[in-house]
Amino acid sequence: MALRHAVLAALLDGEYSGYQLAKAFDVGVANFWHALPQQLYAELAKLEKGGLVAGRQVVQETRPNKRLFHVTDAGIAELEQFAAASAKPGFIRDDLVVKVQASDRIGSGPVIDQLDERAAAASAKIELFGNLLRQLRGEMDEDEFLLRGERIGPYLTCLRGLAFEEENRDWCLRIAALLRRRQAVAVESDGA
Amino acid sequence: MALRHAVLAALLDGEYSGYQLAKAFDVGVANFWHALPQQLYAELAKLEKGGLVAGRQVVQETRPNKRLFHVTDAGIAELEQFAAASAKPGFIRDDLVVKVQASDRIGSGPVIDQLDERAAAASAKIELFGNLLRQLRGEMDEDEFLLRGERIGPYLTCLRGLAFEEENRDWCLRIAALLRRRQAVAVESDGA
DNA sequence: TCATGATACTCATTAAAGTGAGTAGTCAGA
DNA sequence: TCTGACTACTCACTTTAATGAGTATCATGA
Repeated sequence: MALRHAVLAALLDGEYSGYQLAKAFDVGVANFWHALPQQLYAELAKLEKGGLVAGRQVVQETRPNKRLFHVTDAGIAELEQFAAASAKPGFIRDDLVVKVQASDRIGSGPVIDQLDERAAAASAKIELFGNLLRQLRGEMDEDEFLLRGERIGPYLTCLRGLAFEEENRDWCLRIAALLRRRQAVAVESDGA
Repeated sequence: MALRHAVLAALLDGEYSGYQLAKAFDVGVANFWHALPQQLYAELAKLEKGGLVAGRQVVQETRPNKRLFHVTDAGIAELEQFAAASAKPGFIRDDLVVKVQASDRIGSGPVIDQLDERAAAASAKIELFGNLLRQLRGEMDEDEFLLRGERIGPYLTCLRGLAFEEENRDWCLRIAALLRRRQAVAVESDGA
């Protein structure tokens, strides 16, 4: 029961339609989880059935009607319970890391390419998170906002996402450079 | 098809029985994935059926017999193909982050406790990874090992794991301290 | 001697995540 | 006017991951 709580936590920010939620989860701006629209619609339906969220129909003239959801008291209670239960440690689970693990027994060329790509993607996300953080804290400086701001949850998870992506970028760049140097060294030794 | 490749990559280090593999995956020393024994046995069976790994029976006197597995040429080819295919970006997917996202709408007490616990767990893992790295590079210094070592895959993924856990620890400590300060501030305002 | 824990697995099942395809109206630009 | 993109969803399905409960032998220590 994981996506379930991620959806509840995301909905704490206000009212969202499935579609809006889907966009946030898709980009991963909801930097603490990722899911496709279909999964979110399914999860919202389950949550509504369980009374943890409630939706209201919004009739739109020019666009299809939509349903906006918010968390109910029962939903809050569920989150409290979830927060109190002990969490198992999270881990990385990234294809790219698996590829690096294998990189010295298979051709490292494709792995290097992907490390470059990933570094670029991480950089893009770093910028995105930077903007989002600035937007969330508004006029305040960070310390002030963190201490007195009223809704800091998304800010804190965004900080985590930012640090993760920075780490990601640095590691990718370092490993890519290293694998290239090793290719060069291997060629030298071959030639010698 | 994820665990599949993680198992293949882990087996590149030598021969392992399902049980040995399970221990590595369990502690997460195979820092790039996590799985329970049953999953690994199931995966090994599938891989063997597909000819990607091969096992040989080892008869033991004092313990139950075991089967040691190694990656076949077909397995290497599979990994090559996997490495060449583009990887989707990995993300965090951690319950604790979800809890932090919700932490200012629910009681922050339990979340703070878990941040402390997690920070301690991260510290333990940092030490573990540090030892493992020292062991992997042996007498060499890091630069030398990375450039000329023959099997650096596990070292590289371990570096990633180390950085991840350091980040993890720092974030947990920072957020825990912050949430405590906010509790104090809230009490002050209440009293005023 | 009796419980605990390590080695070494298996079987059955559920829960969770992810994929593919499709509907239907609106709007902006070529 | 036709194409493609955006809003807003739904249905059906497959694949992966995770859980729970066993089996059996041997070694260690209280």
